[in-house]
Amino acid sequence: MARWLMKSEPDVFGWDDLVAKGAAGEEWDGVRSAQATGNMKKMALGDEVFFYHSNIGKEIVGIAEVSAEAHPDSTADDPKWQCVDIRAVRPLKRPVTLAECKAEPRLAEMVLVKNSRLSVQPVTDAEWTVVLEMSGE
DNA sequence: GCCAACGTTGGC
DNA sequence: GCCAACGTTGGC
Repeated sequence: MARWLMKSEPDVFGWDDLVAKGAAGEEWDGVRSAQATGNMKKMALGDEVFFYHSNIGKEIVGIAEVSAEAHPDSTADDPKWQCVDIRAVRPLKRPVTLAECKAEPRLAEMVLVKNSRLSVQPVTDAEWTVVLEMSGE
């Protein structure tokens, strides 16, 4: 199973909004980046996803999972833009901030640290474990 | 609010 | 197909 990280600005759609969607989850529409779209196309049902708040908070706040694999984005006029659906699984015991990730040598190669602009990115198993450890789990 | 970084676009 | 210009993202 693969692991990922997806970002959202919490004043637009945050962790609490995803939780409110329940088991049905939310279509992750609106992404118009070839790289981010490419990553979503690789996702499989049940893949785990870190949910990150950009701009406000700048921290990983929870774990979500892929509830539907890539399908055309219902808000796009071009079918090349695809997206997945995700649903909340559980919040992290304690959020892990971007500053903490940058300060952690084992996360030096993490995409979140190296390419802050990519909104849907892969997370290695090793990075996943380190972040969970930092969250106090 | 500023600006650096980076992906994308479009002219050649 | 290259690359300069442009727009956008997101940290600070």
